[in-house]
Amino acid sequence: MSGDRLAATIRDVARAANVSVATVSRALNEHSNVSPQTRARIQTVARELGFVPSGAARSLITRRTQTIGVLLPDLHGEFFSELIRGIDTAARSHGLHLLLSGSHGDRAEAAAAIKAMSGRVDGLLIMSPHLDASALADNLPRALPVVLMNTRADGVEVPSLTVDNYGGAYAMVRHLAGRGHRAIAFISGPEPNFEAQERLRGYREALAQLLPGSDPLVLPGEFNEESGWRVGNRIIATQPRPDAIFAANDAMAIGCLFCLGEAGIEVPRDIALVGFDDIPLARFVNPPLTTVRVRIAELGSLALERLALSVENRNLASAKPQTLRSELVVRGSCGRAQSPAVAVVSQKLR
Amino acid sequence: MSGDRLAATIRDVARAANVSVATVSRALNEHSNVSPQTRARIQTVARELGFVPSGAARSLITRRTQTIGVLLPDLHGEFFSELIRGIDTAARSHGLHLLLSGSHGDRAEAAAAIKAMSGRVDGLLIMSPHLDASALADNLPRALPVVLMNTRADGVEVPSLTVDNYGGAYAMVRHLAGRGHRAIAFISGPEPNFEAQERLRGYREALAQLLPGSDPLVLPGEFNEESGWRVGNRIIATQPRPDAIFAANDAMAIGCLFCLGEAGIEVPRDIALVGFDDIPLARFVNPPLTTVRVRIAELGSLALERLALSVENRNLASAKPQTLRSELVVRGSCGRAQSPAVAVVSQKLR
DNA sequence: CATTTTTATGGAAACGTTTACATACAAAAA
DNA sequence: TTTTTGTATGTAAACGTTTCCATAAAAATG
Repeated sequence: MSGDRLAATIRDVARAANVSVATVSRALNEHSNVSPQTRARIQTVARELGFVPSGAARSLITRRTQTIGVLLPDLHGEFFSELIRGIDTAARSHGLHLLLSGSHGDRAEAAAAIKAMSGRVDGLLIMSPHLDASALADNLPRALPVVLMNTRADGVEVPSLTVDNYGGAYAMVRHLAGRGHRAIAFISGPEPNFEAQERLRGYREALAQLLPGSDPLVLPGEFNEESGWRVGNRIIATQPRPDAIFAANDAMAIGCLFCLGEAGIEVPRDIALVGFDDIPLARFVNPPLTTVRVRIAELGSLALERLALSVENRNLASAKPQTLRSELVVRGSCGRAQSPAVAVVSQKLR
Repeated sequence: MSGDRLAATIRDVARAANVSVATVSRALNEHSNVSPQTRARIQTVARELGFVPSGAARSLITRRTQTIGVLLPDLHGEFFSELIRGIDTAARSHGLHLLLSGSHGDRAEAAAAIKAMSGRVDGLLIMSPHLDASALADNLPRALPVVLMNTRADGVEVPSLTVDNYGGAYAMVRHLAGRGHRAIAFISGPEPNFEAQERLRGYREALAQLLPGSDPLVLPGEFNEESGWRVGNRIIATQPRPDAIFAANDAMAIGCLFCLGEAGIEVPRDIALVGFDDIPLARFVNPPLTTVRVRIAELGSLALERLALSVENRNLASAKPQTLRSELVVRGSCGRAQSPAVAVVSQKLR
C-alpha cells in the first residue's frame, strides 16, 4: 500500500486489470464499445491505483492543451479580480483551464510572457492597454488564436474587444453639463494607457462641443486610489475651484472622495465627483458614486467566448473589433440626485 | 511565406539547419558543446520558422510541467487579487506558471477542480476555508505536493499556512477595550468558513476574559460590502446601541461604514468601527479604518515558496502548519486617534 | 449451417521533445 | 608517429497517452 513511489500510468492500470492500454483509454474516456464489466473493473483498478492521466501525454497526442493563456498588465484592484472572474466563468463552461500571467510592464516583459506561454496554450487572451498591438504581434506565434482586450490594435489584424471608453466619457461630460456644471476637471490615467487616452479624448471633445467656453483642466493620475488622493489635494488648492471632478476611473474617484472628505469639502454639495468603471465598491461609498458602468466581468466572458470559438474551429477569428457599450450610472455623487439611500438600495437589488 | 499551416517542430528546424534534432535541442536550451556557428544558424532558422517548442512534449519527457495549480473558493474583491498577486510574483521568480481555478462551492466542485488540474501541474496551492482538508485529501493524488492556505487541516498531514486570525481578533478586542469600549458588537463571516470561525473565537474569548461583564453580540455577515451594509441597518435599529463594531473583514466594515454615514451616525464620534485584513482600500476610507493587517500578498508568496521547494526536491514538504502573525493597524475609525489626515498620510508612505 | 454483421479487444504507430550513448574528428600528449 | 583526451554532432530510446487498424468472438441474418 505504500511502496508506490511513482505515479501509476495507464500501463499499470492495464496490467492490473488484465487488458490492453487501448481498452483502458476507451473505458476511462467514456467511449462506446467497452463491455460494462470490463469498464467497471478498469474504473475500480484505476481508483485503487490512484491513476491520474498525464495531461502532457494527452496534449501531445490530441494537440490540445485545453488551456487559455491570460496576459494582464498587473493585478492590482477590483478591476482585475472582476475581469478574471468573468474569464474564469466562461472558461469553466467550455472546459478550459486558465494559465495566468499577472504583469508585464514593458515590451520585453510582454514578449517574455508570451514566449513562456506559447507552447502551453491553445489560445491567448491579452490585455495590454499600455502597449501597441503591433509590438505584441511580432512575438505571437502564427496560427495561435489571440483575442485582445482594451488594447490599441490599429494596424494589426487581430480580433479585439474594447470598452467604449470614448463614448462613456463623452456621455458623462454631457450629463455633468446637463446638471449645470461648467468647470469640469479631469483626473486622467497614465499617459501611454490606451483606455486612459480614449477617456481623455471623450472628455476633451465633449467639453469642446458642449461647453465651448470652458477650458479643459486635466490632472494626471495613475488609476489607483493613492493618485486620486494626491490629485484631490491639488484640486483643493486650486483657485477658482472647479464645479465638478471627473476621474478617469473609480479607484481614483474614491481616493479623491476621501481626500475631499477630510478637508471638509462635501460631495456633492461643494463639488461634484464622478468616476468610471462602476467597480463593485462604487455603490457603497458615501455618497454613492455616479460613474460609467463597464461590465468588466462580461468583457472577460465575451473575450473568452470569442477565443474559445476560434480555438474550437482551429481558425483565427475575424479581426473585426467589437466595442462594448458603456452606460451611465447616476448615483448621488454628481449632485441633485434623489436620496442617496434609495439610489443605493435600488442598485443593490439587481 | 504563407503556406505554413502547421506549426513548425524541432524536426523542421533540424532539417532546415542541416543538423540533427538533438543538436537543435542543445542549441536552443543553452547547453554547452554546441559550436557557436551552429548555434547561431539554428537560432536564426528557428526564428524564421516561428518555432515554438511544445510544452506538452517537453513536460512529458522531463516530467515537469513548470506549472502550479491554484484553487481558490472564489474571486470576489480585493482580497483575492492581492493573494494572486503575491502568488504570481513568487511564481515568476521560480519560472513557474499558474493554472488558476477561481471557484469551488461544495465538496464535489472542489473534487472536480482538483481532478481537472491533477495531471497538468507539479503542485497544488489550495485555499478552501469552507471545506475541511480531509474532504480534499481524498481527491488529492498521492505524491502531488500540496500547500494549503487558510484551510482547516486538523486530522490531515498536509503542509499549511494560516493567518493568525484568532490572535488578530483577540488583539483587536483588547485594543477596543483599552480605549474604553464596553459593548462591542461583532459582524461575523459565513458560518462554515474556517477564518470566520477563528476570528469569532478570538472575539468571544477576548470578550470573556477582558470584559467579563459584557455579553457578546454576534451579527452574521457574508464577508462582502453588501452584508456589512445590511448589518449596519440592524445595528442602527438596536437599542441600546453598542459602543463599537468589530467587523470580521474590511469589506463588511466598509459596507457598514457607508450605511452608518447615510444614517447620520458618525464614526468614530458616535460609534467605533474596525475591520480585519487591511485591504488596500482600508486606509482611504473616511475615517481611515482601524484594522488587523494580514499580509495577503505575502501569504500567497510564502505559500508558493514552500510549494516550490517541495516541488524542486520532489518530496512532500513537512506538514508542520505555519502561522503568519497578524498585526494591529490603528487608524482613525476606532476613536480618539490622532488627526485622521496625518494617520493616512503616514500610511501612504511606506 | 454458412455467411454476414456487430461488438469487444489488442497491437502498434504517432505526437515532439530530451538525453544517454555512440562516433567522428581535431587537438594535445606521449 | 601513435596514443590520449576533448569537442561537436548524430542515433535512437523514452516519456504516457490516443486512435487507426486488425482480429477474434458473438450475434444476427440468410
